[in-house]
Amino acid sequence: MTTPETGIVYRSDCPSRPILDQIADKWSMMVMAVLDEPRRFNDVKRRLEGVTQRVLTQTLRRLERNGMIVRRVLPTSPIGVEYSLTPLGESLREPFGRLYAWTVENVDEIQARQQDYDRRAQ
Amino acid sequence: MTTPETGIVYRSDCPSRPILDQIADKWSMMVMAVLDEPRRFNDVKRRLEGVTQRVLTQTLRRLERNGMIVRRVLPTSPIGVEYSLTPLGESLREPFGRLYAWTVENVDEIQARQQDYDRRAQ
DNA sequence: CAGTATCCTGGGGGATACTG
DNA sequence: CAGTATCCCCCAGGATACTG
Repeated sequence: MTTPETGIVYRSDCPSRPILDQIADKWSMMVMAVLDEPRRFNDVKRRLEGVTQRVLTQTLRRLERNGMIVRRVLPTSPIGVEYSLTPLGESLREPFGRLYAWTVENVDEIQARQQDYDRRAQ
Repeated sequence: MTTPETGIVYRSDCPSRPILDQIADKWSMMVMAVLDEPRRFNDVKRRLEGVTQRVLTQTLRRLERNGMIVRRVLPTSPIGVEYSLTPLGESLREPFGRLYAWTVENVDEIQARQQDYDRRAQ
């Protein structure tokens, strides 16, 4: 991304593009929100109603790969795994929180606009 | 979404879920960022290097449906179309800006973490 | 200029079953 | 408990061609 005198241009090779793609998705945001403290796999799963094991695992792996969370195997029997935010992940919670708060605040108006639009287009 | 005494739980019927799905995607964020002032279709397209007409049109329609932008047909020849943010869309730029700024600030560290992870997993 | 109209492909994500 | 392993389906999104 650059800002030439002609205005903002988003270049296709800007590394923020794939990052945004990996980070700004529904499940990642919810996982991050849920990890306000270290939690175990099934604990996270229970808090994200409707997520499947497979999708949750993928999401956790991706977040781990991007340095947002740490996976720690607990020496228990049966095995336990605990996920927690890294400082990097912690620093993302603030912008995520803003976006989520905005969504909650404006959900009603958005749904109203959607209905207007759909009514016009029939 | 609720916050019971046991902690945060994201219910599957929370209306913010589909909203986030529609709003927090790569192209929507870039379109919103580019619309710092009213711009015409091809102007937006030129600033989003790599986007196809089809995808841009879809993104613009969705943003319009959600009340984020307004589409205005200009009485020119040949026809011109101008897109601009609504107050609602304007209010979303701040949280988006935060998220984008975070991405830019942390892109290097994220890529480093990715390489670490990939090296470990080979 | 600002779009539709087709066609096509990858992969996100749900369902289900199995396991160290 | 915390995962893999399959199977499958849908559709976001790219490529390309055409148009009022």
